[in-house]
Amino acid sequence: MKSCQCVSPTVEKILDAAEQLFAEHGFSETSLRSITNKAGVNLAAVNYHFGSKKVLIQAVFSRFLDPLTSNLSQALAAFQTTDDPEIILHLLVDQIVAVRDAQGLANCMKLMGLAAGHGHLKHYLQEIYGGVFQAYRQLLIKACPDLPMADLFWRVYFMLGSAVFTLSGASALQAIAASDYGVNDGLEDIMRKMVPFMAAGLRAHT
Amino acid sequence: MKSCQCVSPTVEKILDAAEQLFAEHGFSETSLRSITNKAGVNLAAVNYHFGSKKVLIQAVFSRFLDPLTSNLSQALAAFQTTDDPEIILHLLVDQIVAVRDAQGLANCMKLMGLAAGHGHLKHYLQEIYGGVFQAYRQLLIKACPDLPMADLFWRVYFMLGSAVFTLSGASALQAIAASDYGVNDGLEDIMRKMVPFMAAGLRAHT
DNA sequence: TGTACATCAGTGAACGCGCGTTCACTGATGTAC
DNA sequence: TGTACATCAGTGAACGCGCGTTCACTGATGTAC
Repeated sequence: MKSCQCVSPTVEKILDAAEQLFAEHGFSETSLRSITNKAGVNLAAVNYHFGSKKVLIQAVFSRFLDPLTSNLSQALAAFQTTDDPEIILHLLVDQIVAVRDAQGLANCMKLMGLAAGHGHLKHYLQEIYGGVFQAYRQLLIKACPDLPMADLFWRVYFMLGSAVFTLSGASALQAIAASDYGVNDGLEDIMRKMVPFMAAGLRAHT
Repeated sequence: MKSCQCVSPTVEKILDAAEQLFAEHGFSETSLRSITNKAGVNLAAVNYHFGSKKVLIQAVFSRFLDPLTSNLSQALAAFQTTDDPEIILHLLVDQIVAVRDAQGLANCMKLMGLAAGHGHLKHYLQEIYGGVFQAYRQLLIKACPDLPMADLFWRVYFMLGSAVFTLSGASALQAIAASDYGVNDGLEDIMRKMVPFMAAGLRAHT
């Protein structure tokens, strides 16, 4: 994690510790005491800088999703329409792997999985980042002109589910894959393997 | 929920309330007080009948997964090998929709989604019900003789992710589907729509 | 048949603990005159 | 240049609260003799 100068080192240490501990144990199961302890800062610093635990959680997501969605929407603006879903999916993979190093990405994928099962947080993220997601979906719609909209709707969530579930549980699955099949796939490898799977699912008969 | 006579009505009331509240708010966010309040029983009854909150959570899963896995393994034993993944997937859907009524199923699917992000619980369920899951996967392996094992491994999790994510968030997604596309799919409809998507993904080029 | 005892589901009240949050305070840095 | 004041990051200790769990107890039912 590179410092960005515009925030205090304390804030950054808190975000680093929170990201890792939230990814490891979940939000409710991670106390502010464990976060400030790991970060080496005072307990009260969280409420001083963020105001509450809830806002800290949102800040952890913003640090990951702000640059990702910003880069993605730039890439979308420059994108030519295509009828090949694989190209569209690879575009997203490229943006995701570019935004963080491997370990940070693993944590953030875990957090996305947690957010999916968390009503308030899901709603908050949808409110802020929903527009980019919507624009991305437009690309998929154009690439699948023959698929009824309602079917595309469900299939987008089938794809999202594959991604969120597999990537958020990746560390456990990677260990099994390595011991049972001798393959040593990184997060990016797994994402690349998803692309033909998802694209074929999108093109399937209804 | 039909009574089964072999457990006290108090136990059943606790399980009913716990299942619904856990599905709605998660495990940590649901207190024993809210459960016993909803169930109309004494707070201490949970620890009297189950010993701890942790065991109560496991009991909620057992009530759903014991009959499901029992029926499923019977069905698997009587099953003829096929090379069509869709038939295998429909078999599982049939077993799932048969084991509970619609509302109970929605709660249980939500719980499966919660369990996926919960290390200890996932490990516990894997230990007890992993065998049936393994046997089911053998069917898929036989239906895809040309797919390398490592690819099949990942694709099984892609499919599992589609299912867990979509079904556990179904109530929110159904509302969107109804308002945006005028479709009114039940849980079973969604599962049936998953089948061609997943089967096509399984058959995709690597 | 009657009595004494054991078992068991369920209860009410309390316990101790860890939690998020608050608050008065410190010490360093910047600013006005 | 010197002094008084304001601002701000950070701190240490405490607060009140809700939590899972415990325990002594009750009342009903079953069993032995």
